[in-house]
Amino acid sequence: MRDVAAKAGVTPTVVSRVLHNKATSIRVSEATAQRVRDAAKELEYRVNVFARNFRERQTNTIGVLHGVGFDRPILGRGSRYFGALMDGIIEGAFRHGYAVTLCPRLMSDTPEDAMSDGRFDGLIWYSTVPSDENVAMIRACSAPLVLIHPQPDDLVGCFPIVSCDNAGGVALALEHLTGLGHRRIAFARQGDQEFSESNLRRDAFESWMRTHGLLIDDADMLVVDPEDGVEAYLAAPPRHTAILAHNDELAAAFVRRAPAFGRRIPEDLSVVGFDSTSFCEEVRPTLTSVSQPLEAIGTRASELLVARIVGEALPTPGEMLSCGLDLRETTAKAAQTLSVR
Amino acid sequence: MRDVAAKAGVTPTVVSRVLHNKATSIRVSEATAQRVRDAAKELEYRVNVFARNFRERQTNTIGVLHGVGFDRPILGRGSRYFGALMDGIIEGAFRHGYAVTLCPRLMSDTPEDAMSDGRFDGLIWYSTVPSDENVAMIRACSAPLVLIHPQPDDLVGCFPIVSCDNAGGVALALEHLTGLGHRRIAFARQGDQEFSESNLRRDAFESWMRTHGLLIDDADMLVVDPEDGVEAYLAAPPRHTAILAHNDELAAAFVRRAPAFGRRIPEDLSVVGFDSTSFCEEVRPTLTSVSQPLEAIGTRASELLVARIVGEALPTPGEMLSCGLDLRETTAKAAQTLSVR
DNA sequence: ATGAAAGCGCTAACAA
DNA sequence: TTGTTAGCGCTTTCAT
Repeated sequence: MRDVAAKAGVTPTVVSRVLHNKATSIRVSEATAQRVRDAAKELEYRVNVFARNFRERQTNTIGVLHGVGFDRPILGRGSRYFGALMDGIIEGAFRHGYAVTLCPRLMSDTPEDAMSDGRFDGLIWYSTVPSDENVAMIRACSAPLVLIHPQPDDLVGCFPIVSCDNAGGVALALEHLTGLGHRRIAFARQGDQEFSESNLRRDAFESWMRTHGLLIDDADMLVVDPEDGVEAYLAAPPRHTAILAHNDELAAAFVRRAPAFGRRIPEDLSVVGFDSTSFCEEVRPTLTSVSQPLEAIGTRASELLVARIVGEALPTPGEMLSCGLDLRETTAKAAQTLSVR
Repeated sequence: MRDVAAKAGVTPTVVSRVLHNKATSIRVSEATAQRVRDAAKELEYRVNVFARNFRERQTNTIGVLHGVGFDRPILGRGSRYFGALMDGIIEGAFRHGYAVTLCPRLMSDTPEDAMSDGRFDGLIWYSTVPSDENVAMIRACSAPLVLIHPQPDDLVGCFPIVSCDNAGGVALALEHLTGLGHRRIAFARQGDQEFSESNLRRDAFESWMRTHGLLIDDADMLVVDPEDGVEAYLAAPPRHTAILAHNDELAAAFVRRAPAFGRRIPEDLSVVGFDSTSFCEEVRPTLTSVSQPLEAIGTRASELLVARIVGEALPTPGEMLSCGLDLRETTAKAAQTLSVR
């Protein structure tokens, strides 16, 4: 820039005004402006956006964090969960001219640094299982922050939170199954988390079943790992005609292993997953699943974040987007032998 | 930082040395250092990474560009092509402590700016179809740059290029098909590009078929759009027993539409796709396809880029990674009626 | 062992 | 209309 100024016989200030000032009045004579433009062109001058951002104390970039203690989310394999979310985040960010950055580990040496290191105008925190450590980090974050996924109660109201309506999704699945005549329905989840979306789904399941007078005992709440646990369940005498799993992977484990235990899907056992990632299409039979509006969630998160960044001191609403139910091939009418107890 | 210095009764220089200097000798007395650390802790001081990067003239960030004139690649729907590539890029970048940024449009007002705006230590250019405009931009780029996908000849040798061995992939597919007895094989592609990976595949197809004495006439080189074009081909009398498509989407179009025209897949017509994205699993029957090592390509691109960034003035090798062939359900023995002509 | 000074490239407030 | 000055937060000579 200095070179351009020298060549045009002006000061850097003028160059800045001519080349970058978007104000209506440039306050530079046309002749001078032209000289500057010519010089810039000749020297192939390019503004250093990084320096500009530094000076303006804004980076036009939002960071996507996924919490510590988890592997980096995978885009091209397995569930498309994170891919869909990212698409939404990117869509919303690009719409407002923000770039999106994915960070290694959590970037700098300590997570706290990462969240307030000046590289981002704002952050989207994506984590399904907020550990104490993560919650502490979230609390300590000084930059604008939007959370995706339901979060522990003590975070609600402090930050905008975007999530799907898990209870509504569970209800959709159960209405579908009971409509097919199922009465003996299990809920399957993996491991026990202190807090997570699984828990919300489990609670919603219990509550819905109870409300509808479908007897529940503890044995209906399965906690199984996708390998041995699922096989052990299938090896035992049938106790349910339908299973709602807390996510697609676990549902798929049932679908894939059932035939080996003489249980036909869906004739003997209906299975419903949760998330309806396109992974459901890769399972045979294809997996009926509760769908989350993942892209919409991502987009909304970006938009709320941008709103914060540009200073709208909005309230911090928890936004809940509705779920749907994608009917595929793993549900059918209940087998009569088990449907009445 | 100034505040910390004041509180500890030293200058910012000392603070910087105590908190951030990784040199073996800090050259600060332990007593002073401790005072600084205490002050920093009390004030909850966090280094501003952005400022540091500015000063050091390096951003620890690489940008991913996808060229102008195309829509932003999608991660969560359709083919997983870009998702897999991104996974590889991220993997390679994170391994060396670099963040990865996705940019809106091509970021700044003009593409040229984008590529030299100081925000990135280096760039990965991902584009399947380099238009003249894109080639010009690539040439003008002043930052370290690595290209993914085969590129026009005049770019070879100027930049590191990572791609798959398209000719090898075509050979794998054709060996498989001829091994099944197919002799009348078509190559299907979409539209005509001045330059693109499709062309390499087409050329490889022609050359392989000719070398192996399998008569070729122009009618074997289909140029069809995935809707009307495919239907028109299927509506006409059968001319081939197998089709190799330039990508999975087009292959899927044949598979999906064939039944409506009385052509069973694979009994009447074998179909092979290209890329073997997990999308192949969503087609019925599942799609046999040539696989690219997408993640490996992405990772390698990141690594070459990092090598450039840290200043290894390496030669600019074109790296070609081998393809594989994922056998699924869309290929079978050739129907006799057509196999001999 | 510590401090003073300079400067990365840019922009904005103010002065002329 | 143009120039001067100052400073974003940090690190790095170089001097003390």
